[in-house]
Amino acid sequence: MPKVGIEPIRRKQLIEATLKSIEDNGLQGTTINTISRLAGMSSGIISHYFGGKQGVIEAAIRHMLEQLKDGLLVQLREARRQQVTPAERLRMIVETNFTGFQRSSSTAATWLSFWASAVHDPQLARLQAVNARRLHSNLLYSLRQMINDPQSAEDAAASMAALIDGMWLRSVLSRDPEAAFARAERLCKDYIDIIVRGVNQECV
Amino acid sequence: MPKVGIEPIRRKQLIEATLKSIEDNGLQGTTINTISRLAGMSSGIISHYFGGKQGVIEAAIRHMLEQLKDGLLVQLREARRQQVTPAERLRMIVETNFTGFQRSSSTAATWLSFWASAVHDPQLARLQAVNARRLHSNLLYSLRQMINDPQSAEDAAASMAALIDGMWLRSVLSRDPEAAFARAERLCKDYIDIIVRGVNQECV
Amino acid sequence: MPKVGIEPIRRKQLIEATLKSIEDNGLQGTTINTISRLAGMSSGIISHYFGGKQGVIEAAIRHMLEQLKDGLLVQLREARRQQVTPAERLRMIVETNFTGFQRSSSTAATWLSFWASAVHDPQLARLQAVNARRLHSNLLYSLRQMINDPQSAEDAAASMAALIDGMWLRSVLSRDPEAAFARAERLCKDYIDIIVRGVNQECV
Amino acid sequence: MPKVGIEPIRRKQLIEATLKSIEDNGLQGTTINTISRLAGMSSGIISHYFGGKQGVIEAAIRHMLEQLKDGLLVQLREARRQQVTPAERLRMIVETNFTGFQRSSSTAATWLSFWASAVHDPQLARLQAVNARRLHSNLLYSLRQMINDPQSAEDAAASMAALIDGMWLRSVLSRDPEAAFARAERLCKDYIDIIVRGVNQECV
DNA sequence: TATGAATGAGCCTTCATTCAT
DNA sequence: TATGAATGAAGGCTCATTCAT
Repeated sequence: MPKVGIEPIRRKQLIEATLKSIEDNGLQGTTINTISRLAGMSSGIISHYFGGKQGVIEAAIRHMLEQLKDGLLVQLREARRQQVTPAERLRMIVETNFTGFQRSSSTAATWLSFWASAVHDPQLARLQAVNARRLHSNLLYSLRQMINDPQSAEDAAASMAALIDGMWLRSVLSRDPEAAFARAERLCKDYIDIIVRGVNQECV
Repeated sequence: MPKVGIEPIRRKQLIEATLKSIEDNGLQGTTINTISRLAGMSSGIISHYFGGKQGVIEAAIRHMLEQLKDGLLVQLREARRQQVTPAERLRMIVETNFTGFQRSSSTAATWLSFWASAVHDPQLARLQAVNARRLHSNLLYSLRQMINDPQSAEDAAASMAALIDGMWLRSVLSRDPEAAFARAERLCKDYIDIIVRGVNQECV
Repeated sequence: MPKVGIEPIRRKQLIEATLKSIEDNGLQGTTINTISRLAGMSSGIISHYFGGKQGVIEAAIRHMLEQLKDGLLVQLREARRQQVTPAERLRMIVETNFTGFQRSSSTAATWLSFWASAVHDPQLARLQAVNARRLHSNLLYSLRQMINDPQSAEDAAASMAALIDGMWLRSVLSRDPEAAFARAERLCKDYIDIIVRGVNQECV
Repeated sequence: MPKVGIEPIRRKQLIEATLKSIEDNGLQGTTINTISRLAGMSSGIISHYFGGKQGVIEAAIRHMLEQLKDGLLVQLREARRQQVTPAERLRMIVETNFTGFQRSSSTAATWLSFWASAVHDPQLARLQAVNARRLHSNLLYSLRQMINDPQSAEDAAASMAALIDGMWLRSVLSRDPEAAFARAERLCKDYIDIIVRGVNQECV
């Protein structure tokens, strides 16, 4: 008798095992065996549910991107509900990007591998592009409300997106990621303040 | 009779072939065969000159870091010779980080793989740390001359370093890297202007 | 569903294939391919069951030593059961050392390779030492009952052990091993007779 | 200008380097590089003088056998000159087989490898057979003068040859080869005494 | 639905040999 | 005569995939 609904459970377990394995061994060191062992299942199960190794890895990456996207959605819905200021909304976006999940070393290792692979894997490149654009347009949405000149708003969005990604990158690779992330979040918010101030001041 | 001076030639050829292979196939897809074929040599040559695959790859990464470092040194020496302003010196640093070599897709692919590997390879992690600190301290040197408060200077250096890295990252992964790099350079310089302005204004 | 009990079967098959390969090609000429081909399996199976080439070879050597040891145990148990004389017990030990298995050319080739490798492989050296001591102490046990002087008994054991090994060696390397083994067994027993006579005679 | 007589010098140096390498690394671990490095020459020289790796190794084995043979010849010539007794002559043969050169670990490692290879290499098998027969017939020569019955003399020669080889083998593989060799020599001579006594006694 | 035994392609490495100098 | 740079076949090992159960 087929156990109903067991598929999503297995898929989730395997994706989590994959992220854990990438954290522990890197993408290079991740094999079908490291994954299935972490999941407490047989090696054949991966082909069964994901068609192969490439399958789970892509699913794991998608999962990671989804997490980031969902976190963002929750924050933005909250922002809309509370009718926060554009600046406040920007701060919430920053927070989402430095959330616990994003700081976790399994996510970190996966992100870096993801970027490295995206260069040669069109499938991953597409996912990457979608994700990059999402951050940019979400930032742009608020910045447009703060900055009159459309081009300036665009530039500010691009800068802020780069600042966030760069901060995340340097934090992940630093000796003390936890401290680095905390500082990163603060400095990104400082940047928002600079923009706010730049908008309000008359004397420049 | 020993052919004198052939070793450095071969090493250079092999390093270039390695960078090309990483560009074409990624670090994962780079094998001793892809490298030696690109170099037009036999597979044995790699172990002969670099002790093994790991050897060439590390040498290639070192070469890439060296290029960046040398470019920076040239710029900074020039800056000292011309006695440029601190802001001007910062602009030169930015330019170095968006130089033609850094924009090349072989460098790009190698950088990304490098970051991904650094997480699990202590040897590479060390190289990465050295490089990250170099950018930060070079930025800090100029920023200290522009900003009185030491903590603020530190923060500005961290932000600028992240902005540069983030810009580079997003440019590399963008659909039109060439345009993205040009814009990235401009926006990084704009950030310098913001700092300059922040220093000079009285009304904040 | 896991096939139960297949592991010991495979291990046995692979050990036999290894012995056969050493017989055919020597230890030097024995590769993972010669073994797996003789076993009618794929090359990967060896790493799967023995961790690698070194693994099967050590297992094969252990198997060979075990065979010798087991044969000896059976003989000695029988000797105790029948309460045979010390001299008779010595003859049984000799017979064990020239048993069909020990005469087989696969065992012969393996023994010789084993000795050659033991010089540089501490692991094998240990096995060799254990085995050498076993023969010696088993001989000594009977000789002590026949010879009063402890030192003389020790010497006789050492001589007999050397005689057996030397006979085995020369037989294995001779043109007609079968005939040589038969003669070897006879001459070793003659040596026992000499000892018996030496003990009983009064006229020396 | 060709240096006259340099060939035999080079050959000797390379043979010695080969024996040293077999001592250090075993036959398996001996490569053209280990040999040429020990000889302080280039790797190409081996093919130049010996046609290849197999060539030097066979030459080294031949050298070893020659040494043993020459030692024996010297001893036997001396025996004839001094008109020693048959028993004394046997003792001299024993001594030659436990001479310093035979005890040296380079010789030991080479002998063992030699036996292991002889099983599969007809060329080496021939050399081995010649050498085995030489010891046997030299022993037989003296034993015939001591023992009337031809078959008994044959048997005694076979036993003594086996005893010598077995003693040598067990000594080489023992933990303390030097002590083992000393004892081996003594016990082999004891065996000669047994034969002498057996011949003289009337009561058997 | 799930297992894990078995496969074999592909990788890195070693090393005897060749050959231009 | 002698070198050692270069080759490439062959070896051991890893691991994604398959498939009978």
